[in-house]
Amino acid sequence: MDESARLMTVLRPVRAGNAFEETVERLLQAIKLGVVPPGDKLPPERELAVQLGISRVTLREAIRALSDAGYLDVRRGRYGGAFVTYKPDPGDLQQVVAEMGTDDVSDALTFRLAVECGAAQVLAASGLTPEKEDVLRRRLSDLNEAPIEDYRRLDTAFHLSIAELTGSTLLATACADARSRVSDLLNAIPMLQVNLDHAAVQHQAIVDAILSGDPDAARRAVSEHLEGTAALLRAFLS
Amino acid sequence: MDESARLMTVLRPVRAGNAFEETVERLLQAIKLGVVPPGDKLPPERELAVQLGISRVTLREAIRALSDAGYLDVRRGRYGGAFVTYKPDPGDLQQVVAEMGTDDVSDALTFRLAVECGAAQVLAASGLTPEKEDVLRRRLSDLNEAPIEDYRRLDTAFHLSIAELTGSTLLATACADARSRVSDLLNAIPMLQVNLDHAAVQHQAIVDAILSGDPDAARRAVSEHLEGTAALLRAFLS
DNA sequence: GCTGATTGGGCTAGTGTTAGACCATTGAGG
DNA sequence: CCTCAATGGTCTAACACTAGCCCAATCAGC
Repeated sequence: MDESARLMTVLRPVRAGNAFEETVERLLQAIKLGVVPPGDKLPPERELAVQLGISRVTLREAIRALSDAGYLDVRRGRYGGAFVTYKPDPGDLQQVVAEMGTDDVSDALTFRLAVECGAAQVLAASGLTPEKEDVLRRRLSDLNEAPIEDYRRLDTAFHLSIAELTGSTLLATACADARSRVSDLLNAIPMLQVNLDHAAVQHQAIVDAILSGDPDAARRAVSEHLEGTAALLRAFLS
Repeated sequence: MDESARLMTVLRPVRAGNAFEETVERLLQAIKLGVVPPGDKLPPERELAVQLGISRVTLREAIRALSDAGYLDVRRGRYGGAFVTYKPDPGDLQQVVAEMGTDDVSDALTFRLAVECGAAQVLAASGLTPEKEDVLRRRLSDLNEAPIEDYRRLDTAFHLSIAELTGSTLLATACADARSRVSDLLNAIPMLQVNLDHAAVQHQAIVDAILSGDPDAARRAVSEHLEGTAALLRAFLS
């Protein structure tokens, strides 16, 4: 609020933890976002270590931790690898909120609202190529035809593709970060048919607004979609 | 664009460099954003090292590098410290763009547009307390009364306060990051009185939209303000 | 002038991290 | 069955980083 708040914002810790902890977080993000779907395996250790810019030793410690925690099943030999065994667990909403801390929940919801609305607005204003329009429509139809067990993953894919289509890596990263911060919360919301139908209508409105090149409508459509979820969750923050 | 793009987004390097490099970047951000204004000094090394979560040795290496590069003047003894000597240097726009890389420039501009519009929208929709309204108005009048040499710094302060007032640390951090990525570009734009007058009108429009609680108007006002700058810069990206 | 608190400057021992080599296991294909 | 390529498992030497300590310089206040 005051001047000194900005000092704390900028002069915050340079690193969120040691290399091991940060690697665990990153792998967990890939798993929870469904970037590597259940049943698939992570890239080979040597390759992944290079991509993540860390040593194989540190990567293996992280994989070991996730394996112990039940997120991965590691198999040796050719055609082996670290297979994703994680299936989203509904869990108890109030408990998830308690574990995250109410301030962090509120922070994450606000952040997500801002970056996803921003992404949709930018994309709508950008003038999409026919190829990009196809990608967007395809992601929506994939989601609408999804079996229940794939719904969260394809919902994530749909939302993230909006940011990706802007062509901004920074924006795509921010949206992925925002989504992963709320993923445990979203998993705790029961998937009732009424809610899914409602979401489908809102998703369609988002796509329509973007395709018609209307930034205000896109912003409003995303805002309404996310606020519905947020309102439900915020009820637990008293 | 396709599925594998998301893999690259999430499985990117865990760390942007070694502790030394990341520390230099962070201090440079504090300096360029004017969080520590020219003439002021950084917090004492021992304190700063704790805030940044690094050892004093590493911090001192970073300070030494910035001192050698002319950003800081380090003085020993009581009432000593690392004093900021940096004064924004207009520089040559085309050269700055060349050093950053056109893709990164475009990425940064898109990112900034999205997060600042998102922040303004969220703030407008949030229902400000009288205290927050005062902060916003105060930042605007500070900026309008600023001597030329303080203009960039107070402009930054005004823009960042919008994100800070949302109460989301994540969002404030994202906006600070976005701003610092474009600061060298902004410095390369000459400060003509016509431009300053135009900016003042736009700033007023942003504040009015936020205070009247109109998210669409806030989004539009910020978008128009930033697109003016971006359009000028994008002309160099052919 | 002295003095003492505050600050940057520098050293060392211990821990975290990396790079690279080598070993062990698996299973498809000959 | 054997082979071999791909993959995880392990070790070691070198480097990066940290925590903690003590030294050196500066200057307001006595």
